[in-house]
Amino acid sequence: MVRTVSKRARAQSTGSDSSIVELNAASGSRVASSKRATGELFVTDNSVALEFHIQKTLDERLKRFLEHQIERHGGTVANSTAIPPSNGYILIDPDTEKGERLKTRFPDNGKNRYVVCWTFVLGSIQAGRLLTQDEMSSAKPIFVRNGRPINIYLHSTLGKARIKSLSSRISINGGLVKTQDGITTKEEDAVILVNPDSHSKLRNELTILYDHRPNQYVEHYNWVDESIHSKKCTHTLPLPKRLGGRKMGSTTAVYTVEEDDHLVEYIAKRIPQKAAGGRSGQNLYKELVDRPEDYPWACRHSWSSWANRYKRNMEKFDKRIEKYLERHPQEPGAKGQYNHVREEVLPSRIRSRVEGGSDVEDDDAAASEEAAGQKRKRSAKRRHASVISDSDGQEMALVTDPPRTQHASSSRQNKRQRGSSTSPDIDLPAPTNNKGKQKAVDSDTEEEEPEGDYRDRPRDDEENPFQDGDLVNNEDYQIESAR
DNA sequence: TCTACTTCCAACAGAGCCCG
DNA sequence: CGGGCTCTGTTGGAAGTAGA
Repeated sequence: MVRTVSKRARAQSTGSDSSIVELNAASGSRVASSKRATGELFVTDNSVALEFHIQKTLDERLKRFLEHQIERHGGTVANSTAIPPSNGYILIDPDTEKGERLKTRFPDNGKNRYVVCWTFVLGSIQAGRLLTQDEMSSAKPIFVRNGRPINIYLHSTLGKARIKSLSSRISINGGLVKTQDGITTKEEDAVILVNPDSHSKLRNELTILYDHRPNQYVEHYNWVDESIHSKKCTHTLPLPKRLGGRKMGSTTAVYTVEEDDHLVEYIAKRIPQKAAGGRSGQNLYKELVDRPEDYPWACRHSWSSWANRYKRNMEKFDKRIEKYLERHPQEPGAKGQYNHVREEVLPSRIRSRVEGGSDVEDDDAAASEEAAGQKRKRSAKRRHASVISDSDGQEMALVTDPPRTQHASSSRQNKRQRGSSTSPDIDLPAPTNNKGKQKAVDSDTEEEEPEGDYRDRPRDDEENPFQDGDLVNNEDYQIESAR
């Protein structure tokens, strides 16, 4: 037979009341269905108030809160300075010496006095019935901060079933269950439990929202069981993100005139058309530093440094690149150029070709293609790729000016291998072989006036923490605040 | 002390790709 | 075909260093 605290308590106040015994020995479902009205919870069936004695050394605010809850639910609280009553509940904090002493000095007598963790009050209120001794056996004030209950908000994303099961575990371990979404006050100690499994971004969003409140945390609902299992309430702080900026102690590598000249040459050859995009991108510069054999002069700076060098001095570099290109014209799409291009500057001839139009310069058709929707462009590009792959050589020749994409790069190479005679507009200067390192400073760049800022240097390199939407109504809140 | 420069990081948008 | 994911380019910010 499962002996319950409530059964014994009622027995001591009502004598041999068989109906009480039956009620409390009932199965879980029967107990659940016997929820009592707010004012009747801590009252015997004979309308006699159950008596509580609260451990004197508990936090004053916690004591006031417990007193209020007990009285609100029909119980009475004995003078905490007096000796615990011979009948009733002694509420202790089992984690304190005083609690242990109370338990030893005034043990359960098996008849009319019961020593329980103070969370019994919260758990019973949450359950709507007096919890059994078994249910309270593992109860500990876990969800407590500075001796006071933590408000635990159960986000609606958890679902009703999970909210119900979490509520009981939270309350018998000292937490105050709340079911409003994110209505915390600035001062309260709070934890917001969410279900990120079904709302992947929610936790991050809420974490950011509560980031500036050091006493409020957003946690996965598993946090409840983890805390109960570890018997302590701790929070997982996000890993600190690394700050930007140069590493402490690292030296500055100042850019030289020669390095700027190399950069002008490199960009001019890789991306002669600025409109094609990519000069400010990362990959252009990653490729630069990843090829020390081709660009040994680039190894003194990181790719991001090169990118930033161009970015911060874009206007100046673009002018110098233009001048370089006047002396060293670059054929668009030539080998060695950057393999990415903005859609807007894709050669029109390609579009007309892949859309099934004439295979030669049909600017009107190309113009109409400009108006075509983005999806058509995408599928056109895919078909273009397939044309190339399926080609027997004839098709390849029809593609006169492929886009500088990774798909097209292979076609360019094939085209050159086959010779230029197959295409009417391939009659162009022989493609510049950009591969390999060129002289560091050529005549073009030498005639430029070094910019003034270049440095030609040698290279050496509490408002109310106990307010509770479920347990305490607004009136209670006012009472608590007024105290 | 101010400013320029170097280095690194993050966010965002657009485009391509993959898969149901 | 559409949604989701990934890649790329772009932009801006921050910290540290060094020279004026």
